[in-house]
Parts: sequence; structure tokens; C-alpha cells
Amino acid sequence: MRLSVSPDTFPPRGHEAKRLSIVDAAAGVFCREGFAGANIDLIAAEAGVSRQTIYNHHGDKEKLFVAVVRDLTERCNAGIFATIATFPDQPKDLEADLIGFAVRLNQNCICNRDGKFLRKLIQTEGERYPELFAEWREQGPGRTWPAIAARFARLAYGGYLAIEDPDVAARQFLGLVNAELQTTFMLGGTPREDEVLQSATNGVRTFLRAFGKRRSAASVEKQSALAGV
Amino acid sequence: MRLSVSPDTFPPRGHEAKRLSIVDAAAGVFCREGFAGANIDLIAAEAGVSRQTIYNHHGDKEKLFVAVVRDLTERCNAGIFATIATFPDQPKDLEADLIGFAVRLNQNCICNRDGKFLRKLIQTEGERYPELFAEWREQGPGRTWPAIAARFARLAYGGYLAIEDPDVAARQFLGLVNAELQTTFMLGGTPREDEVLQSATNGVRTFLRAFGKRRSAASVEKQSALAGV
DNA sequence: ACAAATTTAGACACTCTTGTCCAAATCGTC
DNA sequence: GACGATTTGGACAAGAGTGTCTAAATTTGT
Repeated sequence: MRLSVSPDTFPPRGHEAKRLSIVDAAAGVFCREGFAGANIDLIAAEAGVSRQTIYNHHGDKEKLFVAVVRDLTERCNAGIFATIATFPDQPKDLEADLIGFAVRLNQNCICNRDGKFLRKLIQTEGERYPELFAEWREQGPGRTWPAIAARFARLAYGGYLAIEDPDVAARQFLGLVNAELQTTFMLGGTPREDEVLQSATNGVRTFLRAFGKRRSAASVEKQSALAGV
Repeated sequence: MRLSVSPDTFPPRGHEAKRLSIVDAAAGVFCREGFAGANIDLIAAEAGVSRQTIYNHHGDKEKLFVAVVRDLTERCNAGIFATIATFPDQPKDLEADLIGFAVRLNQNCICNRDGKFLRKLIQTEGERYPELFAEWREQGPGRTWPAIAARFARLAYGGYLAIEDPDVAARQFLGLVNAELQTTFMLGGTPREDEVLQSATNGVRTFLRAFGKRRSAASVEKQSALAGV
């Protein structure tokens, strides 16, 4: 029983490997074509299996779709929590550390394949499967946003930030950091690395102008001194 | 034929009314079901016309779709520019005025029927019709964002704000003001009025903490007066 | 009220897709 | 090398949807 951890051998081996390659291909096709437009034959071709195998594994187009969303949600959540674990709790350089965190969050959770696909599926089919996406909402934003908020609360408690409501601050942090990527996200595109960095940098700077403690205090002092107000 | 000089489309007015009701119904169905899932019979039923009439008017499912997107883009753009015209150039109460602007923008351009539909269609079918949505990108964000940026630049020039890059500030303003509505937007929902107000209020407050001049000056004045400094 | 334009309902051919069935080929394991 | 499980490809029925065509009904302008 050799546990072949080999990540992606092109011709998949074994029952479970086939299941994965099916779900993987299905994710891509569902995203590109939408649920109604997705073609089982095309999924089979892209997965490198026969159509019958798909029915053997998942029984049904709808069940396949549910499996895809569950899979993506799970993997994305894992990625997000792994990234949250790298949040700078005791930053040396607050600005640089927050920018790094924002970039990691974007690259590992939002712009990567899983994140892109999950986002698209939520947008396109969310209304058709209320329970499924209610589940996502609980497992996704319902758990990750508070987790991020908690990290900001800790930063505030440590005297690094002047925040009243950590939940609001967390949401605004995400909004700011992605502010320049909205159009790209809308069209389903993937921003370039430098665009991500740019947006994160601008976003974090504004965030710190609003909530930074030492920096704003210093600049206020400086401005008052200069302006003589 | 004698009316052919009229700038309007040549067919009679009952004709035009039907065209509108078709495009309207089609917008709804395309949004709910996606392009592939949209059913011409269903569109006909919701428009209150026969299927043949749709083919008489638009010839083709794809042409109908294009007409829908063009229609929505045009109406949304008109709404956005009408709202931009209400931007507070010489604000009495900067915070309240910006909140009002943000709420108007949301209610009249983003959360209304046209805005919701256009957003959804862009998200779901944007990749399938690159030229069509490139056109939208130019006509939409390509023209509205700079327009908003120009207004912020004017505020900055007037001494109301401390902004370095008006374009960045405009995008961040939109990001902040919608920060709390992201999940709802993703699932295609419509936020309640109080949610819009809440998000706008929080967003504008943070925006002014980062870029506000007047307010901090005013509060400093007030504080100085009170403290006798 | 008349004539032209438009709309309607229904039938129709055609294509595409889903999901099932089955015998043969292949794979994994002992 | 052999055996059981899995996969394969192809055929198939059933259903749904697009787009066309027609003759009859309705609306519109004069």
C-alpha cells in the first residue's frame, strides 16, 4: 500500500484519484458555462474519464455540482485559516506586515484557482441552491470574518491600532485592500501580482491613516506644529 | 412611410412598447437562469408576448442577450451620472453629505433592478462575450470612476480633504462604503435600506479619518475653544 | 370602416443533453 | 497469471429547447 502522495500525475491512478479529477474538471466547466450550460460529456473529456464513470461516482449532475461546491468551500476555508494564522500579532513594521498579510490572503485564498471558482459559483448559482450557499455563508464569511476581526482586536489591545469596532474594521480592511481589483474580480479575471501588491499597499496605507495610532498621532502633532493651529 | 423622418425607430409605438417589455423580461430571466438556462418560451410568457414576436424583434437568443446588456449598461450609466451630479462639491457637513451621496449611489445605481441585473450578467457571462463587456468596462467604470475621482479632487483642492491620488481615493471610497454589503452582493441579494445606510456611515467615517482635513481642524478648533488653548 | 402591419398560436424539424444499459477492455491485487 | 472490481465506449430512449413556417386574429393608422 504505497501512499503515492504524488500530487498530479497526468493519467490519474485509482478510484479516488478519478473522483478528484472529475470534481476538478467539473469545477472548471461549471464555472465557465454555468450549471445549465455545463455539459457532462465535456466534463468527462476534461477529466479524462468516460461519462459513465461520472455517473458511477456522483449519480447525477446536481449531486456532482453539490460535491464541487462542498469541495471548494472546504479547501478555501483551509487556505484562509492557514493564512489567518500568519496574521502579524506582534508586528515589527505594522504597515509592511499588514501589506504582506493582505497579499497572502489575496494570492492564496481569493485569486487562486479554488477561490476564483468558488466565488464565481456563488455568484452565478447562489440563488438556485439557498441551503447549500447558506452553509457556505456560515462556514465561510461567518467564521473567517470574526477570526480576522479577532486578530485586529488583539492588535488594538496591544496598542498598535485605534479601533472601536473590530468587525467593522476587518470588513473595511478587506474592502480597502481589494478596492482596486473589483473590476477584474467582476469579470472573473485574475489580477497580476503587482496589481495585488499595489492595491494592498494603497489599502493598508489608508487603513493605517484611519486607524493607525502612532503614525497618525505623530503626523497630527507634526501638522499642528507646522500649521500652528 | 411618411413618418420615416421621425428620429425614433420607424415601427409604431405599440411595437416599441413590446420591444421594451421583451428586453425587460429577458433581463430577469437571463439573470435568474444564466444565458444557457434561459428559456425563450419563459421570456415570452413573462413579457406577455408570443415567442414568435421575440424572434421578429431580435432574431436570435444571442442578439436578444446583447440587446439586454446594452440596454442595462445605458440605463445604469445614466443613473450613475445623474447621481454623480449630486456629489457635494461645497459641503456644509462633509460627513453627512458624503454619506448621503454614498447612499444615493447605492440605492439608485447598484441596488436597484438595473444595477443588480447588470452586475449579475457581467459576473456570469462576462467571459463569454469579451467585446461586449470590454465595451461595458469602457463605458461604465472607465468613465464613472474618473468622474467620481474628479469630484474628490475638487474637494481636495477646496481644502476639504487631504488626498494625494484622487483615483485611488475614489476606488477606496467605493470599497469602504460597500464593505459591509459584499456577502449580500455576492449572493445576488438586495441589502435593506438600513444596511446600506450603516455601511455607508461606517465607510465614510473611516474615509474621513484617513483623508478628512476640515473635520479634524474643526474638532481641533472646537476643542481648543473649549479648552482655552 | 378599410387596409396594412403586426401579433399570435400551433405544429414542425432539428439539435443537444441527460441518464441508462450492457458487453468488452482494463486495472489493481493477490 | 488470475480474479474481481472498475472503467470504457457506444447505443439508446426520453425530454427539452431553438428557430422556422403558416394561416388566422388583432392592432394601427387613415
